[in-house]
Amino acid sequence: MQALAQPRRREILQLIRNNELSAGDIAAHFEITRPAISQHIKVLKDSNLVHERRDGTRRMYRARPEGLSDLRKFLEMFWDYRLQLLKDEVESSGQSQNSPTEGLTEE
Amino acid sequence: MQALAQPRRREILQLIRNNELSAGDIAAHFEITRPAISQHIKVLKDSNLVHERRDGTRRMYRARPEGLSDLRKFLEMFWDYRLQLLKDEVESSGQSQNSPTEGLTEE
DNA sequence: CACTTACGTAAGAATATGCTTACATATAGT
DNA sequence: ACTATATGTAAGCATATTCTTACGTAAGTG
Repeated sequence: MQALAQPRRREILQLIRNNELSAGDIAAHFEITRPAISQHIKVLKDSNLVHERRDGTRRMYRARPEGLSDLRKFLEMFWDYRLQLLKDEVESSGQSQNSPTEGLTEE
Repeated sequence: MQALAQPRRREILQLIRNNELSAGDIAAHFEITRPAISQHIKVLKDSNLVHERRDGTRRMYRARPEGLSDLRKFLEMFWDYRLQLLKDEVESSGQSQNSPTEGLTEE
């Protein structure tokens, strides 16, 4: 969660969401220096949010969606944002009015 | 997102997830001083994560689940973890993920 | 073995964050 | 109006974070 707090790291994740990019390619998209990017990648790697593959002298990175499961669980546990609705419907096929209308109807 | 980066703020959110508590009640659950709590609440309020209701000299706070929609959108946009979500949570029966949850389905 | 390329790591500076104490404000009761 | 209660705000300190420059390391090329 702390890893995603920094906007720069979210941008990096966007970049390697679908494409697998080298560290240099990633750095080329930003104004900051390559070492700074390396440090951000390290944080993301330690949080299991990116996967590293070595290819010669290069290191290829790609986002790891599974790494977001903690974030997902946080949302599920503390605010059952519409998920509870789905769960109730499938499992009990009935009561799905936990508190869905009290705060979730916006936008 | 930045607001949720701080563990203390997540704890506060847990506390007022279901109960509506006054600022003092919230502060009583932690070791840190009341002003520190006030500052955390301010951050949460600015991020639309809590709702404030004034009651005499007290201010009652409660979590605002819909304030997490940005976080949800982040997850949906950058990794459509919805498939994984459905897989994990609804793996047993036939997926009826079409009608009831407008946010969890294809858009 | 040099030498280059691609990258990470170390050390430190600049800034942001989280906390404290002291003070301000707002409402209720006497 | 005065006092008490509940709470936010200001100023400042201590620590954490993010960046920079300088250096180290590992793999490919002549």
